[in-house]
Amino acid sequence: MNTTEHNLKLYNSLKGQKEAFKPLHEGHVGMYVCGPTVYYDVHLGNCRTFVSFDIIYRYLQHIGYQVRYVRNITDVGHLTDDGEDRMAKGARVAQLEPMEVAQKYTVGFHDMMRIFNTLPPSIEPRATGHIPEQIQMVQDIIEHGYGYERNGSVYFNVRKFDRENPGAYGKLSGRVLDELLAESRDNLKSQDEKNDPADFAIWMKARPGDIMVWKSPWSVGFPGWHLECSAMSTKYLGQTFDIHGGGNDLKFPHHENEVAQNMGACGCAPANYWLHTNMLLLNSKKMSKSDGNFITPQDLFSGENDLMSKAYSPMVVKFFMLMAHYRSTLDLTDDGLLAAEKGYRKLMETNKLLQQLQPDARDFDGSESDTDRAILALIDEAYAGMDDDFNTAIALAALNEMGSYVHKLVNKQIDASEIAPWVIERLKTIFNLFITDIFGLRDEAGADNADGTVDGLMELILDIRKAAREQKDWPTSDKIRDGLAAVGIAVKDGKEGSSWTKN
RNA sequence: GGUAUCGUGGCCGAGGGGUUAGGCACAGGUCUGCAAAACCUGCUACAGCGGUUCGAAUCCGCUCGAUACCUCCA
Repeated sequence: MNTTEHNLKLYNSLKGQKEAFKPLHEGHVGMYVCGPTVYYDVHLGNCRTFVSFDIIYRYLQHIGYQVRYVRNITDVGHLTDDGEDRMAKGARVAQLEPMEVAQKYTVGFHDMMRIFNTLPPSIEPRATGHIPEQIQMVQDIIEHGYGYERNGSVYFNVRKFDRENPGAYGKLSGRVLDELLAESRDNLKSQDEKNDPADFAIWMKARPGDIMVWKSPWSVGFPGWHLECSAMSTKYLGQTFDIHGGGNDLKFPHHENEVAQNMGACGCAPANYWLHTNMLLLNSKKMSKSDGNFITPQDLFSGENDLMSKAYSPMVVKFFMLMAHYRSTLDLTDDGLLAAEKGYRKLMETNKLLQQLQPDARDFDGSESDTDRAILALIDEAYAGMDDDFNTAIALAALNEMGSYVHKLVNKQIDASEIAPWVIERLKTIFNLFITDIFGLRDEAGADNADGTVDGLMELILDIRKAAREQKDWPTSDKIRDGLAAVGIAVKDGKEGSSWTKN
Protein backbone atom coordinates (compact mmCIF):
# COMPACT_ATOMS: atom_id res chain seq x y z
CA MET A 1 0.00 0.00 0.00
CA ASN A 2 1.22 3.44 -0.90
CA THR A 3 1.18 6.19 1.70
CA THR A 4 0.16 8.71 -0.96
CA GLU A 5 -3.20 6.98 -1.31
CA HIS A 6 -4.02 8.07 2.19
CA ASN A 7 -4.23 11.62 3.33
CA LEU A 8 -3.73 10.96 6.94
CA LYS A 9 -4.87 13.67 9.29
CA LEU A 10 -4.10 13.75 12.96
CA TYR A 11 -4.99 15.97 15.84
CA ASN A 12 -1.94 17.86 16.94
CA SER A 13 -2.15 18.98 20.57
CA LEU A 14 0.49 21.57 19.80
CA LYS A 15 -1.85 23.38 17.43
CA GLY A 16 -5.13 22.30 18.93
CA GLN A 17 -6.42 21.10 15.58
CA LYS A 18 -6.30 18.37 13.01
CA GLU A 19 -3.55 18.62 10.43
CA ALA A 20 -2.38 16.69 7.42
CA PHE A 21 0.46 14.41 8.44
CA LYS A 22 3.77 15.16 6.74
CA PRO A 23 6.70 13.17 7.99
CA LEU A 24 10.16 14.72 8.10
CA HIS A 25 11.51 12.03 5.83
CA GLU A 26 9.29 10.66 3.09
CA GLY A 27 8.08 7.20 3.97
CA HIS A 28 9.55 7.17 7.47
CA VAL A 29 8.04 8.01 10.82
CA GLY A 30 9.76 8.52 14.15
CA MET A 31 7.38 8.14 17.07
CA TYR A 32 8.10 8.45 20.77
CA VAL A 33 5.57 7.43 23.39
CA CYS A 34 5.99 7.92 27.11
CA GLY A 35 5.98 4.48 28.66
CA PRO A 36 5.13 3.36 32.16
CA THR A 37 6.90 3.97 35.43
CA VAL A 38 7.58 0.44 36.58
CA TYR A 39 7.02 0.64 40.30
CA TYR A 40 3.63 -1.07 40.41
CA ASP A 41 1.35 -3.30 38.33
CA VAL A 42 0.06 -1.68 35.16
CA HIS A 43 -3.53 -0.66 35.34
CA LEU A 44 -6.13 -0.46 32.64
CA GLY A 45 -5.68 3.23 32.01
CA ASN A 46 -2.08 2.58 31.01
CA CYS A 47 -3.27 -0.25 28.85
CA ARG A 48 -5.71 1.97 26.99
CA THR A 49 -2.99 4.45 26.09
CA PHE A 50 -0.60 1.78 24.88
CA VAL A 51 -3.32 -0.03 22.97
CA SER A 52 -4.20 3.27 21.28
CA PHE A 53 -0.62 3.93 20.26
CA ASP A 54 -0.21 0.34 19.18
CA ILE A 55 -3.04 0.83 16.72
CA ILE A 56 -1.51 4.07 15.54
CA TYR A 57 1.81 2.25 15.09
CA ARG A 58 0.14 -0.61 13.24
CA TYR A 59 -1.84 1.70 11.00
CA LEU A 60 1.14 3.84 10.06
CA GLN A 61 2.93 0.67 9.04
CA HIS A 62 -0.13 -0.64 7.27
CA ILE A 63 -0.33 2.37 5.00
CA GLY A 64 3.30 1.98 4.08
CA TYR A 65 5.42 3.92 6.54
CA GLN A 66 8.55 2.56 8.00
CA VAL A 67 8.13 3.45 11.65
CA ARG A 68 10.63 3.63 14.43
CA TYR A 69 8.52 3.39 17.56
CA VAL A 70 10.33 4.24 20.77
CA ARG A 71 8.60 3.69 24.07
CA ASN A 72 10.59 4.10 27.24
CA ILE A 73 10.56 2.40 30.58
CA THR A 74 10.87 4.84 33.45
CA ASP A 75 12.84 3.25 36.23
CA VAL A 76 14.29 6.25 38.01
CA GLY A 77 13.72 9.90 38.75
CA HIS A 78 9.99 9.90 39.24
CA LEU A 79 9.27 11.44 42.60
CA THR A 80 6.31 10.95 44.87
CA ASP A 81 4.69 13.76 46.81
CA ASP A 82 7.04 13.36 49.70
CA GLY A 83 10.06 13.60 47.46
CA GLU A 84 11.03 9.97 47.44
CA ASP A 85 11.82 8.28 44.18
CA ARG A 86 8.98 5.98 43.09
CA MET A 87 11.32 3.16 42.32
CA ALA A 88 13.25 3.55 45.53
CA LYS A 89 10.04 3.73 47.52
CA GLY A 90 8.74 0.59 45.87
CA ALA A 91 12.01 -1.13 46.67
CA ARG A 92 12.06 0.00 50.28
CA VAL A 93 8.48 -1.10 50.85
CA ALA A 94 9.07 -4.52 49.32
CA GLN A 95 12.61 -4.83 50.66
CA LEU A 96 14.04 -5.31 47.21
CA GLU A 97 16.77 -3.82 45.09
CA PRO A 98 15.30 -1.01 42.96
CA MET A 99 16.31 -2.98 39.89
CA GLU A 100 14.34 -5.96 41.16
CA VAL A 101 11.28 -3.79 41.40
CA ALA A 102 11.86 -2.41 37.93
CA GLN A 103 12.42 -5.87 36.52
CA LYS A 104 9.36 -7.34 38.16
CA TYR A 105 6.98 -4.72 36.89
CA THR A 106 8.65 -4.44 33.50
CA VAL A 107 8.04 -8.14 33.00
CA GLY A 108 4.47 -7.71 34.21
CA PHE A 109 3.97 -4.82 31.83
CA HIS A 110 5.31 -6.80 28.88
CA ASP A 111 3.07 -9.73 29.76
CA MET A 112 0.07 -7.44 29.79
CA MET A 113 1.01 -5.87 26.48
CA ARG A 114 1.22 -9.36 25.02
CA ILE A 115 -2.16 -10.27 26.47
CA PHE A 116 -3.60 -7.24 24.72
CA ASN A 117 -1.83 -8.39 21.58
CA THR A 118 0.15 -5.21 21.05
CA LEU A 119 3.37 -5.15 19.06
CA PRO A 120 6.60 -4.46 20.90
CA PRO A 121 8.10 -1.05 20.13
CA SER A 122 11.19 -0.84 17.92
CA ILE A 123 13.25 0.39 20.84
CA GLU A 124 12.36 0.31 24.52
CA PRO A 125 15.01 2.30 26.34
CA ARG A 126 15.29 2.53 30.09
CA ALA A 127 15.98 5.71 31.96
CA THR A 128 18.69 4.08 34.08
CA GLY A 129 20.43 2.91 30.93
CA HIS A 130 20.77 6.48 29.71
CA ILE A 131 22.29 8.37 32.60
CA PRO A 132 25.28 9.67 30.58
CA GLU A 133 22.94 11.00 27.91
CA GLN A 134 20.87 12.74 30.54
CA ILE A 135 23.94 14.25 32.19
CA GLN A 136 25.05 15.46 28.77
CA MET A 137 21.69 17.09 28.24
CA VAL A 138 21.90 18.88 31.57
CA GLN A 139 25.27 20.18 30.48
CA ASP A 140 23.87 21.37 27.15
CA ILE A 141 21.05 23.13 28.94
CA ILE A 142 23.49 24.86 31.30
CA GLU A 143 25.67 25.90 28.37
CA HIS A 144 22.71 27.48 26.66
CA GLY A 145 22.02 29.42 29.82
CA TYR A 146 18.81 27.72 30.86
CA GLY A 147 20.09 25.69 33.76
CA TYR A 148 21.54 26.74 37.08
CA GLU A 149 23.11 24.76 39.84
CA ARG A 150 22.11 25.09 43.46
CA ASN A 151 23.75 22.97 46.16
CA GLY A 152 24.50 20.14 43.77
CA SER A 153 21.06 20.14 42.13
CA VAL A 154 20.42 21.67 38.73
CA TYR A 155 17.21 23.48 37.84
CA PHE A 156 15.71 24.56 34.57
CA ASN A 157 15.20 28.30 34.40
CA VAL A 158 11.66 28.47 33.10
CA ARG A 159 11.35 32.24 33.48
CA LYS A 160 14.42 32.92 31.36
CA PHE A 161 13.40 30.34 28.80
CA ASP A 162 10.00 31.97 28.51
CA ARG A 163 11.52 35.40 28.13
CA GLU A 164 13.88 34.35 25.36
CA ASN A 165 11.43 32.06 23.59
CA PRO A 166 8.14 33.92 23.85
CA GLY A 167 5.14 31.65 23.85
CA ALA A 168 7.15 28.45 23.79
CA TYR A 169 6.47 27.47 27.39
CA GLY A 170 2.79 26.65 27.82
CA LYS A 171 2.07 26.26 24.12
CA LEU A 172 1.42 22.55 24.38
CA SER A 173 -0.72 22.63 27.49
CA GLY A 174 -2.35 25.98 26.75
CA ARG A 175 -0.98 27.74 29.79
CA VAL A 176 0.34 31.18 30.43
CA LEU A 177 3.33 31.19 32.72
CA ASP A 178 2.19 34.06 34.90
CA GLU A 179 -1.26 32.61 35.44
CA LEU A 180 0.32 29.30 36.16
CA LEU A 181 2.31 30.74 39.01
CA ALA A 182 -0.50 32.80 40.42
CA GLU A 183 -3.08 30.07 40.34
CA SER A 184 -1.00 27.07 41.19
CA ARG A 185 -2.65 25.19 44.03
CA ASP A 186 0.20 25.04 46.44
CA ASN A 187 3.27 26.73 45.19
CA LEU A 188 4.52 27.15 48.69
CA LYS A 189 6.07 23.75 48.87
CA SER A 190 9.59 23.57 50.11
CA GLN A 191 11.23 24.69 46.93
CA ASP A 192 13.63 27.15 48.45
CA GLU A 193 16.49 26.15 46.20
CA LYS A 194 14.70 27.23 43.09
CA ASN A 195 14.87 30.78 41.79
CA ASP A 196 11.26 30.57 40.75
CA PRO A 197 8.41 28.21 41.59
CA ALA A 198 7.98 27.34 37.91
CA ASP A 199 11.52 26.01 37.65
CA PHE A 200 11.95 22.29 37.78
CA ALA A 201 14.81 19.98 38.63
CA ILE A 202 16.82 18.39 35.85
CA TRP A 203 19.39 16.93 38.20
CA MET A 204 18.83 16.26 41.88
CA LYS A 205 21.46 15.83 44.50
CA ALA A 206 21.00 12.68 46.51
CA ARG A 207 20.00 12.94 50.13
CA PRO A 208 21.25 10.55 52.75
CA GLY A 209 19.56 7.20 52.25
CA ASP A 210 18.89 7.59 48.53
CA ILE A 211 19.88 4.37 46.83
CA MET A 212 19.51 5.09 43.13
CA VAL A 213 22.36 7.50 42.56
CA TRP A 214 24.97 8.31 39.95
CA LYS A 215 28.00 10.56 39.76
CA SER A 216 27.67 13.79 37.86
CA PRO A 217 29.67 17.00 37.55
CA TRP A 218 27.33 18.62 40.08
CA SER A 219 26.78 15.95 42.70
CA VAL A 220 26.08 12.34 43.34
CA GLY A 221 22.40 12.23 42.52
CA PHE A 222 19.80 11.33 39.94
CA PRO A 223 18.15 12.90 36.90
CA GLY A 224 14.82 14.72 37.00
CA TRP A 225 11.74 12.91 35.82
CA HIS A 226 11.18 14.82 32.56
CA LEU A 227 14.76 14.57 31.40
CA GLU A 228 14.84 10.91 30.41
CA CYS A 229 12.29 11.33 27.64
CA SER A 230 14.09 14.36 26.24
CA ALA A 231 17.40 12.54 26.25
CA MET A 232 16.17 9.23 24.89
CA SER A 233 13.95 10.66 22.17
CA THR A 234 16.91 12.74 21.00
CA LYS A 235 19.24 9.77 21.07
CA TYR A 236 17.03 7.42 19.07
CA LEU A 237 14.92 9.72 16.93
CA GLY A 238 17.02 12.83 16.57
CA GLN A 239 16.60 16.36 17.88
CA THR A 240 13.41 16.79 15.90
CA PHE A 241 11.14 13.89 15.03
CA ASP A 242 7.60 13.30 13.84
CA ILE A 243 5.27 12.17 16.60
CA HIS A 244 5.39 12.33 20.36
CA GLY A 245 2.59 10.66 22.26
CA GLY A 246 1.40 9.96 25.74
CA GLY A 247 -1.55 10.16 28.06
CA ASN A 248 -3.41 13.39 28.41
CA ASP A 249 -2.36 13.68 32.01
CA LEU A 250 1.26 13.97 30.95
CA LYS A 251 0.64 17.08 28.91
CA PHE A 252 1.47 19.22 31.87
CA PRO A 253 3.99 19.37 33.35
CA HIS A 254 5.80 16.40 31.84
CA HIS A 255 5.51 17.15 28.14
CA GLU A 256 5.66 20.89 28.57
CA ASN A 257 8.92 20.50 30.43
CA GLU A 258 10.20 18.06 27.89
CA VAL A 259 9.72 20.61 25.15
CA ALA A 260 11.49 23.23 27.23
CA GLN A 261 14.42 20.91 27.91
CA ASN A 262 14.83 19.94 24.29
CA MET A 263 14.64 23.51 23.12
CA GLY A 264 16.93 24.53 25.91
CA ALA A 265 19.48 21.91 24.91
CA CYS A 266 19.42 22.15 21.14
CA GLY A 267 17.43 25.23 20.25
CA CYS A 268 14.88 23.23 18.33
CA ALA A 269 11.45 21.77 19.04
CA PRO A 270 11.43 18.01 19.61
CA ALA A 271 8.30 16.75 17.88
CA ASN A 272 6.18 18.12 15.06
CA TYR A 273 3.04 16.36 16.17
CA TRP A 274 1.93 15.74 19.75
CA LEU A 275 -0.76 13.12 20.26
CA HIS A 276 -2.56 12.70 23.55
CA THR A 277 -4.87 9.87 24.48
CA ASN A 278 -7.77 10.57 26.78
CA MET A 279 -8.42 8.98 30.11
CA LEU A 280 -10.16 5.74 30.90
CA LEU A 281 -12.87 6.38 33.45
CA LEU A 282 -14.32 4.07 36.03
CA ASN A 283 -17.60 5.11 37.62
CA SER A 284 -17.33 8.28 35.55
CA LYS A 285 -14.11 9.23 37.29
CA LYS A 286 -10.58 9.01 36.04
CA MET A 287 -9.10 5.64 36.77
CA SER A 288 -6.27 6.41 39.08
CA LYS A 289 -4.01 4.38 41.23
CA SER A 290 -3.37 7.17 43.68
CA ASP A 291 -6.99 7.70 44.68
CA GLY A 292 -8.01 4.08 44.61
CA ASN A 293 -10.44 4.33 41.71
CA PHE A 294 -9.11 1.50 39.61
CA ILE A 295 -9.51 -2.09 38.64
CA THR A 296 -6.60 -4.26 37.67
CA PRO A 297 -6.68 -5.98 34.28
CA GLN A 298 -6.26 -9.30 36.06
CA ASP A 299 -9.35 -8.76 38.18
CA LEU A 300 -11.32 -7.68 35.15
CA PHE A 301 -10.23 -10.78 33.22
CA SER A 302 -10.92 -13.15 36.09
CA GLY A 303 -14.20 -11.56 37.12
CA GLU A 304 -12.94 -11.31 40.68
CA ASN A 305 -14.12 -7.82 41.42
CA ASP A 306 -17.15 -6.07 42.83
CA LEU A 307 -17.70 -3.79 39.88
CA MET A 308 -18.61 -6.12 37.04
CA SER A 309 -21.22 -8.83 36.71
CA LYS A 310 -18.80 -11.27 35.08
CA ALA A 311 -15.33 -11.81 33.68
CA TYR A 312 -14.36 -10.05 30.46
CA SER A 313 -11.61 -11.35 28.25
CA PRO A 314 -8.69 -9.20 27.10
CA MET A 315 -9.91 -9.00 23.52
CA VAL A 316 -13.36 -7.93 24.68
CA VAL A 317 -11.76 -5.15 26.69
CA LYS A 318 -9.65 -4.18 23.72
CA PHE A 319 -12.70 -4.18 21.45
CA PHE A 320 -14.43 -1.97 23.99
CA MET A 321 -11.55 0.49 23.69
CA LEU A 322 -11.81 0.42 19.90
CA MET A 323 -15.47 1.39 20.05
CA ALA A 324 -14.43 4.85 21.22
CA HIS A 325 -12.03 7.36 19.70
CA TYR A 326 -8.70 7.62 21.47
CA ARG A 327 -9.20 11.32 22.22
CA SER A 328 -12.49 10.78 24.04
CA THR A 329 -12.80 9.73 27.61
CA LEU A 330 -14.09 6.21 27.88
CA ASP A 331 -16.20 5.09 30.80
CA LEU A 332 -15.65 1.49 31.78
CA THR A 333 -19.03 0.01 32.68
CA ASP A 334 -20.57 -3.42 32.90
CA ASP A 335 -23.17 -2.58 30.26
CA GLY A 336 -20.54 -1.20 27.95
CA LEU A 337 -18.40 -4.31 28.27
CA LEU A 338 -21.40 -6.56 27.81
CA ALA A 339 -22.18 -4.81 24.53
CA ALA A 340 -18.53 -5.00 23.52
CA GLU A 341 -18.44 -8.72 24.23
CA LYS A 342 -21.37 -9.37 21.92
CA GLY A 343 -19.97 -7.08 19.27
CA TYR A 344 -16.52 -8.64 19.44
CA ARG A 345 -17.79 -12.20 19.15
CA LYS A 346 -20.03 -11.33 16.27
CA LEU A 347 -17.23 -9.63 14.40
CA MET A 348 -14.87 -12.56 14.85
CA GLU A 349 -17.56 -15.01 13.82
CA THR A 350 -18.32 -12.93 10.75
CA ASN A 351 -14.67 -12.95 9.79
CA LYS A 352 -14.54 -16.72 10.14
CA LEU A 353 -17.56 -17.15 7.88
CA LEU A 354 -16.16 -14.68 5.38
CA GLN A 355 -12.81 -16.40 5.14
CA GLN A 356 -14.57 -19.70 4.42
CA LEU A 357 -16.55 -18.21 1.55
CA GLN A 358 -15.57 -19.56 -1.81
CA PRO A 359 -16.64 -17.18 -4.54
CA ASP A 360 -17.79 -19.03 -7.60
CA ALA A 361 -16.89 -17.19 -10.77
CA ARG A 362 -19.65 -18.94 -12.66
CA ASP A 363 -22.20 -17.18 -10.49
CA PHE A 364 -20.97 -13.83 -11.60
CA ASP A 365 -22.94 -12.27 -14.42
CA GLY A 366 -20.27 -9.77 -15.39
CA SER A 367 -21.85 -6.46 -14.44
CA GLU A 368 -21.01 -4.26 -11.48
CA SER A 369 -23.87 -4.36 -9.04
CA ASP A 370 -25.11 -1.98 -6.39
CA THR A 371 -23.93 -4.49 -3.84
CA ASP A 372 -20.41 -4.37 -5.25
CA ARG A 373 -20.42 -0.62 -5.04
CA ALA A 374 -21.84 -0.64 -1.53
CA ILE A 375 -19.16 -3.01 -0.27
CA LEU A 376 -16.36 -1.06 -1.92
CA ALA A 377 -17.77 2.15 -0.44
CA LEU A 378 -17.72 0.57 3.03
CA ILE A 379 -14.08 -0.39 2.59
CA ASP A 380 -13.31 3.20 1.68
CA GLU A 381 -15.26 4.32 4.72
CA ALA A 382 -13.23 2.12 7.02
CA TYR A 383 -10.00 3.57 5.65
CA ALA A 384 -11.36 7.10 5.72
CA GLY A 385 -12.13 6.62 9.39
CA MET A 386 -8.61 5.52 10.20
CA ASP A 387 -7.14 8.29 8.03
CA ASP A 388 -9.11 10.80 10.06
CA ASP A 389 -7.07 10.81 13.24
CA PHE A 390 -7.23 7.04 13.68
CA ASN A 391 -10.95 6.86 14.25
CA THR A 392 -11.39 3.21 15.10
CA ALA A 393 -15.08 3.71 15.92
CA ILE A 394 -15.82 4.73 12.33
CA ALA A 395 -13.79 1.87 10.93
CA LEU A 396 -15.54 -0.59 13.21
CA ALA A 397 -18.95 0.70 12.14
CA ALA A 398 -17.98 0.15 8.50
CA LEU A 399 -16.78 -3.38 9.28
CA ASN A 400 -20.08 -4.14 10.96
CA GLU A 401 -21.94 -3.07 7.86
CA MET A 402 -19.67 -5.18 5.69
CA GLY A 403 -20.42 -8.05 8.01
CA SER A 404 -24.09 -7.71 7.28
CA TYR A 405 -23.35 -8.47 3.60
CA VAL A 406 -21.28 -11.47 4.60
CA HIS A 407 -24.18 -12.98 6.53
CA LYS A 408 -26.65 -12.22 3.79
CA LEU A 409 -24.41 -14.00 1.35
CA VAL A 410 -23.88 -16.97 3.63
CA ASN A 411 -27.63 -17.21 4.28
CA LYS A 412 -28.31 -16.92 0.54
CA GLN A 413 -30.36 -13.84 1.24
CA ILE A 414 -28.46 -12.20 -1.54
CA ASP A 415 -27.42 -14.15 -4.55
CA ALA A 416 -23.75 -14.88 -5.14
CA SER A 417 -24.06 -13.40 -8.61
CA GLU A 418 -24.66 -10.00 -7.08
CA ILE A 419 -21.09 -9.74 -5.89
CA ALA A 420 -18.12 -9.91 -8.20
CA PRO A 421 -15.51 -12.50 -7.19
CA TRP A 422 -12.80 -9.87 -7.00
CA VAL A 423 -14.96 -7.81 -4.63
CA ILE A 424 -15.35 -10.84 -2.38
CA GLU A 425 -11.61 -11.41 -2.47
CA ARG A 426 -10.96 -7.79 -1.61
CA LEU A 427 -13.51 -7.90 1.19
CA LYS A 428 -11.90 -11.03 2.60
CA THR A 429 -8.48 -9.44 2.52
CA ILE A 430 -9.42 -6.04 3.91
CA PHE A 431 -11.76 -7.35 6.58
CA ASN A 432 -9.09 -9.64 7.90
CA LEU A 433 -6.40 -6.98 7.67
CA PHE A 434 -8.44 -4.61 9.78
CA ILE A 435 -9.15 -7.17 12.44
CA THR A 436 -5.75 -8.76 12.73
CA ASP A 437 -3.16 -6.31 11.40
CA ILE A 438 -4.67 -2.94 12.23
CA PHE A 439 -6.74 -3.59 15.35
CA GLY A 440 -4.61 -6.46 16.55
CA LEU A 441 -7.61 -8.52 17.60
CA ARG A 442 -7.18 -12.21 18.19
CA ASP A 443 -9.87 -14.82 17.90
CA GLU A 444 -9.98 -16.08 21.46
CA ALA A 445 -12.54 -18.72 20.60
CA GLY A 446 -9.93 -20.58 18.58
CA ALA A 447 -7.07 -19.98 20.95
CA ASP A 448 -7.03 -23.47 22.44
CA ASN A 449 -7.41 -25.15 19.10
CA ALA A 450 -3.94 -24.64 17.70
CA ASP A 451 -3.56 -28.22 16.52
CA GLY A 452 -7.07 -28.54 15.11
CA THR A 453 -8.18 -31.23 17.57
CA VAL A 454 -11.28 -29.38 18.57
CA ASP A 455 -12.21 -28.67 14.97
CA GLY A 456 -11.90 -32.36 14.20
CA LEU A 457 -14.01 -33.40 17.15
CA MET A 458 -16.65 -30.84 16.38
CA GLU A 459 -16.86 -31.93 12.79
CA LEU A 460 -17.50 -35.47 13.92
CA ILE A 461 -20.09 -34.47 16.50
CA LEU A 462 -21.97 -32.21 14.13
CA ASP A 463 -21.90 -34.98 11.55
CA ILE A 464 -23.60 -37.35 13.96
CA ARG A 465 -26.14 -34.70 14.82
CA LYS A 466 -26.80 -34.08 11.16
CA ALA A 467 -27.54 -37.74 10.62
CA ALA A 468 -29.90 -37.73 13.59
CA ARG A 469 -31.69 -34.70 12.27
CA GLU A 470 -32.10 -36.26 8.87
CA GLN A 471 -33.93 -39.10 10.57
CA LYS A 472 -35.93 -36.59 12.60
CA ASP A 473 -34.37 -38.01 15.72
CA TRP A 474 -34.89 -34.80 17.66
CA PRO A 475 -34.04 -36.20 21.11
CA THR A 476 -30.53 -37.14 19.94
CA SER A 477 -30.11 -33.91 18.02
CA ASP A 478 -31.15 -31.83 21.01
CA LYS A 479 -29.08 -33.86 23.42
CA ILE A 480 -26.00 -33.04 21.39
CA ARG A 481 -26.93 -29.39 21.18
CA ASP A 482 -27.71 -29.08 24.89
CA GLY A 483 -24.66 -31.05 25.89
CA LEU A 484 -22.40 -28.79 23.86
CA ALA A 485 -24.14 -25.72 25.24
CA ALA A 486 -23.32 -26.96 28.73
CA VAL A 487 -19.61 -26.77 27.93
CA GLY A 488 -19.97 -23.37 26.29
CA ILE A 489 -20.28 -24.33 22.66
CA ALA A 490 -23.20 -22.88 20.73
CA VAL A 491 -24.46 -24.76 17.69
CA LYS A 492 -25.95 -22.65 14.94
CA ASP A 493 -28.07 -24.24 12.23
CA GLY A 494 -27.96 -22.46 8.91
CA LYS A 495 -29.10 -23.17 5.39
CA GLU A 496 -25.74 -24.68 4.54
CA GLY A 497 -25.52 -26.94 7.58
CA SER A 498 -24.49 -26.29 11.15
CA SER A 499 -21.64 -24.28 12.54
CA TRP A 500 -20.45 -23.71 16.08
CA THR A 501 -18.84 -21.08 18.27
CA LYS A 502 -17.25 -21.26 21.63
CA ASN A 503 -18.31 -18.71 24.21
C1' G B 1 -10.14 29.96 41.79
C1' G B 2 -7.66 29.48 36.66
C1' U B 3 -7.57 26.69 32.06
C1' A B 4 -9.43 23.07 28.79
C1' U B 5 -12.75 19.44 27.11
C1' C B 6 -17.44 17.46 27.08
C1' G B 7 -23.05 16.99 27.82
C1' U B 8 -26.09 12.55 21.72
C1' G B 9 -31.98 7.83 21.74
C1' G B 10 -33.06 2.43 27.34
C1' C B 11 -27.28 1.70 27.61
C1' C B 12 -22.24 2.29 25.24
C1' G B 13 -20.50 5.44 21.67
C1' A B 14 -19.20 8.05 16.37
C1' G B 15 -20.34 12.38 13.69
C1' G B 16 -20.42 17.66 13.62
C1' G B 17 -24.78 23.60 9.35
C1' G B 18 -29.51 20.42 5.25
C1' U B 19 -28.79 13.38 3.56
C1' U B 20 -28.75 5.98 8.03
C1' A B 21 -23.19 6.19 12.32
C1' G B 22 -22.30 1.49 14.53
C1' G B 23 -22.82 -1.86 18.68
C1' C B 24 -25.90 -3.64 22.75
C1' A B 25 -30.92 -3.96 24.62
C1' C B 26 -36.15 -4.01 23.32
C1' A B 27 -40.65 -5.07 19.97
C1' G B 28 -42.62 -7.29 15.45
C1' G B 29 -41.44 -10.36 11.20
C1' U B 30 -38.60 -14.10 7.90
C1' C B 31 -36.00 -18.69 8.26
C1' U B 32 -36.11 -23.25 11.47
C1' G B 33 -38.62 -29.77 13.81
C1' C B 34 -38.00 -26.46 18.10
C1' A B 35 -34.42 -23.08 19.74
C1' A B 36 -30.23 -20.22 18.76
C1' A B 37 -27.79 -17.55 15.05
C1' A B 38 -28.49 -14.62 10.85
C1' C B 39 -31.47 -11.28 8.00
C1' C B 40 -35.65 -7.53 7.61
C1' U B 41 -38.70 -3.74 10.03
C1' G B 42 -39.66 -0.46 14.16
C1' C B 43 -37.87 2.64 18.36
C1' U B 44 -34.76 8.58 14.87
C1' A B 45 -31.64 11.42 19.92
C1' C B 46 -28.27 15.45 20.29
C1' A B 47 -28.50 19.45 28.51
C1' G B 48 -31.46 24.34 28.87
C1' C B 49 -32.23 29.36 27.05
C1' G B 50 -31.12 33.01 23.47
C1' G B 51 -28.58 34.47 18.74
C1' U B 52 -26.49 33.87 13.51
C1' U B 53 -28.64 31.34 9.10
C1' C B 54 -33.25 29.87 4.00
C1' G B 55 -31.91 25.87 7.49
C1' A B 56 -28.38 24.28 13.90
C1' A B 57 -27.59 18.46 17.36
C1' U B 58 -23.52 20.79 14.50
C1' C B 59 -21.49 27.91 14.60
C1' C B 60 -21.77 32.09 18.59
C1' G B 61 -23.30 33.74 23.65
C1' C B 62 -25.17 32.72 28.37
C1' U B 63 -26.91 29.16 32.12
C1' C B 64 -26.71 24.46 34.32
C1' G B 65 -24.10 19.85 34.79
C1' A B 66 -19.78 16.57 34.25
C1' U B 67 -14.70 15.44 33.69
C1' A B 68 -9.52 16.58 33.32
C1' C B 69 -5.09 19.47 34.28
C1' C B 70 -2.97 23.44 37.49
C1' U B 71 4.51 20.33 39.35
C1' C B 72 2.27 11.85 41.72
C1' C B 73 -0.46 9.59 37.39
C1' A B 74 -1.19 6.71 30.65
